[in-house]
Parts: sequence; structure tokens; C-alpha cells
Amino acid sequence: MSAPTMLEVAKRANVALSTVSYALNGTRPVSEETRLRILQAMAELGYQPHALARGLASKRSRIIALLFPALPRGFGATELEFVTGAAETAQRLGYHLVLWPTEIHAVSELQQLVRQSLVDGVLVMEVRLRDERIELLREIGVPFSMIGRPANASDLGFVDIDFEQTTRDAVAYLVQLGHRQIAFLNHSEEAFNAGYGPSVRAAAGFDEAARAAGLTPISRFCGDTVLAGQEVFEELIHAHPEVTALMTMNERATVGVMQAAGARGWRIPDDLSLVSLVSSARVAEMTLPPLTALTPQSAELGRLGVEMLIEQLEDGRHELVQQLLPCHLVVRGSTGPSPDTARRSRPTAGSH
Amino acid sequence: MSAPTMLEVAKRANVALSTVSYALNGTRPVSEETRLRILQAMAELGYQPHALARGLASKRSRIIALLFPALPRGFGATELEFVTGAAETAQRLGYHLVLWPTEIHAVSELQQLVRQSLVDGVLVMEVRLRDERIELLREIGVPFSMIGRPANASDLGFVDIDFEQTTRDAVAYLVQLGHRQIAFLNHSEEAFNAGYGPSVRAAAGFDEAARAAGLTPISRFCGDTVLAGQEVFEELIHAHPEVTALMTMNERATVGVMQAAGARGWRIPDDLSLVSLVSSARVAEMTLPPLTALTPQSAELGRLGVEMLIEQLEDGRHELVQQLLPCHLVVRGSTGPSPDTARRSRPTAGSH
DNA sequence: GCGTGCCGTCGAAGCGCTTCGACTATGCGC
DNA sequence: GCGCATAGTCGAAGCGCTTCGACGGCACGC
Repeated sequence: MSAPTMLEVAKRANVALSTVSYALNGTRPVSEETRLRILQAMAELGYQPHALARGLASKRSRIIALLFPALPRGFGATELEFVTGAAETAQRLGYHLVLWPTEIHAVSELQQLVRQSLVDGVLVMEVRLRDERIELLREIGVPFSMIGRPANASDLGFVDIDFEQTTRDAVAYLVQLGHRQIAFLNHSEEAFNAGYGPSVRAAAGFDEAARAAGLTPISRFCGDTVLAGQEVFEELIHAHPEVTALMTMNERATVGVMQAAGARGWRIPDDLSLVSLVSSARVAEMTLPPLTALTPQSAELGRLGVEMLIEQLEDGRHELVQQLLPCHLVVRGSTGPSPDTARRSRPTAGSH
Repeated sequence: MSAPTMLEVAKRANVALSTVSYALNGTRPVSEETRLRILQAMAELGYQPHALARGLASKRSRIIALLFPALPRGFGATELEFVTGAAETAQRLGYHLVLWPTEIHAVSELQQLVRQSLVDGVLVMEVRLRDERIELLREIGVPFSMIGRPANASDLGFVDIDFEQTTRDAVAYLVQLGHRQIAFLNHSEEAFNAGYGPSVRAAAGFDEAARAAGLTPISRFCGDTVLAGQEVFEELIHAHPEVTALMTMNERATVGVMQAAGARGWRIPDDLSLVSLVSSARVAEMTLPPLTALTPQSAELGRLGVEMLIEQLEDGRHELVQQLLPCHLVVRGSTGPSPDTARRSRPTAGSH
């Protein structure tokens, strides 16, 4: 009643055990005739190769690990889609994907996991600009690829969201709507200082894009809470009342901004345009008005990360792939033409 | 330079290979003295047991699979938390968790995966009332546990959200606020007819709870889109203008309801109270006003599911665990005392 | 006509571990 | 003082597969 082994298949097909293996893997030539006989025997027995035995003998487990830090700033729909994209791709390519949730600094734990030689390679997500995990992985010499990238990734393979391009796109879109005073609400200062890639790169991208458009970049850090969004918005508008458009990276803070704007009697998008950067459709559609957003191709990132890793595993020596994926602009209700800011102080003088 | 094996540890500690194994697993008694010697040798060599070899020899891989259908009605924060909860628990108990994304009907694929004897057990999520996967798993005889449960789960172990209790809690809360006309917005009719557990059980729970409170249950199916939410709300209010409170199971539809109510000039919670069932804090805080919600203990469900499965694996024969977890009521801004519905038609006669 | 090479196949040696049977040394009861 | 259980250890036999070396046969060249 227990699972059939390769030996049973071999007997049934009247060949040697090794011939079955060759037929299965194509490692050595097998005549068409015996190959068919073997295949039939397999089908009749419902044979499936034993993954562990195969892995032990071949020193290739066909298992890869997805390494993700325990709730960095709260996992969202973006990350989830990414995980499922990775899992589906792994499965499609005949691999298994195991989940390794680890604290970003618990490097010794990671080391233990790797040394169990359960996995052929590791896919790291939420990579920091300085990331101990990356350093450890290269030291150990285990193949890996990344979603995101550390500061010095010149000799590493990765895929990442193109934050520079994303901010550039957002600025261009707003400029095209006539906005000249555009502000950027980044993640928290702590995240930025900790070298959180999206925060650092988007900030750089925004400054550059704004300057290139002849605008003065205005930006603020902001914690990922509704309250922080309200407070920072108030401070920002006090300091820069001329601002007509806001780009945010931080979904809860975005809600805070909308509330604070509403409390002032400002309407969105009539009095203020809002673009949510790197945020999933799922979230962008929850607000009123729904948010114009730049949505990352999360599943695609997961897919590419896995493909890159597996390619590296199969080809032995890998060519370096470094790929940046832009976000897609989806226009919803939170953006509109630049308002006449002078009129904004009279809340009820609207255009209804 | 390659990983040290048990044989090297044995040599260094001057014992037989098997003694090292006994010391490591506690399978047979080993004197304290040699045990320490072996432990030291392991530490010096940085030894980690080879997971595949161990699995092959012991016929226990210490790997479990998480089986989830490819985006049933769109994965959300709830499901993600669940996955991470499961992964963390598995790791804590010394297991690996592999992700098996499968179409719900690709049962043969599932069979292939199981037959590879890579995993000791399977954790199934998003279980339908009639679920082929469950039938297949019991047929194959692989140990498994479930999040959610099929119609006939009398002899199976599971954990699930207590939808009956959740609806009961929501009704009780609204009744306590003085509401007497409470409506329930379910998932779509298709989901209900397909035997989607949450939909079916919540519907039953709502009817029962409403009747028990002496109310007439009013309910509607509603697709998971903003538009559907608007339309169904309009129809509902037309048919039952006396309704003062609405319980929803469907986050996008909830947004639609809020918009439609706003368009009528109704304010939330002054003119209408809204309770979002089984929805995560992450989402409930995105709207304006934020939603009073019954939030599932997702991470807890994941944890319990894994623990249940592993217990079953280690104890050999398992005692049946069937556990229902209630949702937590979190009161936010979308609920308030029952309004005087007669006044509701005069939109601007508010109480500001 | 005999080497040369390749195709197709076989048997056997592991991969790194668990586990079984066997063996010695010790402690205990009576 | 003898039998008998038990602690502590060893060696060897696998777990189900991959892979290596070997070997028979057949086609080819010259």
C-alpha cells in the first residue's frame, strides 16, 4: 500500500534501476522502446519520485526559501501578491517554496537554516540598503536573489521596483495637470535612516524629478499612522500653503491627510490632488474618493525573483540580472487640475 | 569546506556514528559525559544535521505544506496574517512550511505533490463546504488539518472563525445601540451557492441572532465591488427604508455602501450605522469614518492550524480538535445610536 | 577484418542519516 | 553467587535515489 519505488518500476519494466533513473531524468540516452515501457510502468504504478531521496542523492533539493522579515512596517496586499507570485512560479518550474520568516537581525538563525542544506537557494525580500542577511548569504556561498537591493549591489542579481522612475512618473503626471507646487510625504525618518530602500530611493527620485521640472522639492517624513498623516499635513500646509498636490508613500498616513484636508474644508481633488505611490489597487479603492495610485507589479516581481534564482541554480554560473520594474499609473478620483490656491481659503465657494 | 557530517562529529568525539544520532535525538540513553563531548564536537564543527538525509532515513521530513487556492475572492490582509502566523509557528516547532498554491479543482496536481512524500502533513485553508481537496487528502491518507471546515467535519480536526458567534456579537452590539432594523450584506449569491463557508455560516448566524432578538432579518447578497455595494444598498433602502444599521462581509461593497449613503446625504454613523464583519484593522482604518469591525484573529488561526497538524504528526493517533475562534469587536467611527429615521429624509437638518 | 567510438544498459557505490540487533558492563533481588 | 534487567555503546543494514565505471553490441573507417 505504500508508495512504489523506482525499483518496482524497474522490475515491472524489466530494466535495471539505473535505467529508470536515466529515462526519468534524461541523464543518459535510453532507447525509445524501453523508455515507453518504463513510462507505462510508472503510470500503472502511479509512481512519483521520492523528493527527499532524489535530493539526497543528487545534492539538489529543488527547494528554495523565501526569506522575509517579520512584519517590517506591516505587511500589505503588495507583499502578499508578491509571495503568491513567487510560490506559483516556483511550482511551475518544479520547485518547492518554503517560507522562512526571520527577524532581520537574527542572522545566526538564518545560518542554521541554510546549513541544514534543505534548500538550493534563497530569495530575499524587503532588502535593506545595508542588510546583514545579504552579507551572510554571500559569505556562506549559498545562491540567492533579491527583491530590492542593498546599497552596493553591483555584483548581485536583483529585481526591484523602480522607485526613481515611479516618483518621476508621478511628478510628470501632476505637472501635466498643471501642478507646480508638489510635496512628497515619505515614510518615517527612522525608516529612511535605517536605509529602507523604497524610502531612500523615492526621496532621491522625487528631488531629482522635481528639480528637473523646475520645481522646488518639498518633502516630509511621516509615520505610518492616520494621526501622523494629519499632523504632518497640517504642518506642511502651514509651511507651504501654496502646495496643490501631494505624493504619499504611506497608506495610513494618506488617510490621515484626507481627513485633515476634509477638516479644513478642502475637497479632493478640487482643492488638493493626491497620488499614492507604490500602493495596491485593493487599498487605493477603499477611500473616498478612490486614490490615483502608482501600483507595483508585485506578482511580477515575485515571478522574476524566483526565475532569476532558479536560472542561477540550473546554469551553474549565472549572468548577472538586475531588473527594475516601474509601477503602473492608475488614475482614480483623487487627482485633478491644479486649483487656484487663492480661492481655497473660502471653503464653501466650491463649484457644485 | 563542505558541511560537516555526522561521521566527522563522531570521529572528533571518539564515538560511533550511531551514538551521535542518539545524543542528538534522545532516541536512546547516552551518558552525560559522552553527550557533552558530542555536543562540543558539534559546536566546534558548526554541525547542522542534513535535513534531507534525516528525512529520508526517518521517513519524517519535518516539512508541512500550506495549501491555498489561487486567489479565491482576492487575498487580503487577513489571509496574509494567517500565512505568516502559520509560518512562524512551524518554524518555532522545528518544521518547514512549503507553499502549495493550487487551483481548487486541480486535485490530480495535489495528488502528485503529496506522493512525492516531501511533506509529512498538509494544512488546508479556505476550505469550502464541499471540498474535493479534503476528500482527496483523506483518501490518500495524508495527515492534514484545516482552517475552515467542510459541511461534514464531524470526524476531522479544524480551526475556524466562529461566524455564528461573530454575527451574533454584531447583532447584539447594534441592538444595544438601539437599532431594531438591521440588515445583513452577505457575499455574492454565487459564493453562497458554491458553499463558501463564511457566507453560509454568517447568513445562518445572522438569521438566528436577529430572530432571537425579536427582529426580522433582512439580508442581501452582494458582489465584491464598489458598484455592487452601491446598487444593492439602493435597492435595499428602497425596499426597507426603516433600516438603521447594516452589517457587511465584503470590504469593497462596504465602500460602495458608504458612497451611496453619502450620495443620499446620509451621514455615518448619524443616519446609518455600519459594522464590517471579519475585516482586518488594516482595512477598517482606511475609510472615513473608520469602520467598526469584527476582526478575526488571523495569526492565531494560523498558529492553531499548524499546532494541531504537528501534534497529530508527533502523537501518531490524534485526538480530534475542533476549535472556533470568535472575532474581536473593535468600535470605531461607523456606528452610533439608532437614528430617528423619520428625520433622515431631511439631509441638512443634522445635529452639528 | 580489426580497432574505434558511441549507444544503451547494467551493477554497485554512495548521499547522510535513523534504527535495529547485539554486545558489555553494571546494579539489583533473593 | 546467579540470573536478569537496564544503561550505554557499537556496527551494519537500510531509506530511495543519482551517478560512475564497465560492458556488450553495432556501425563506421581504412
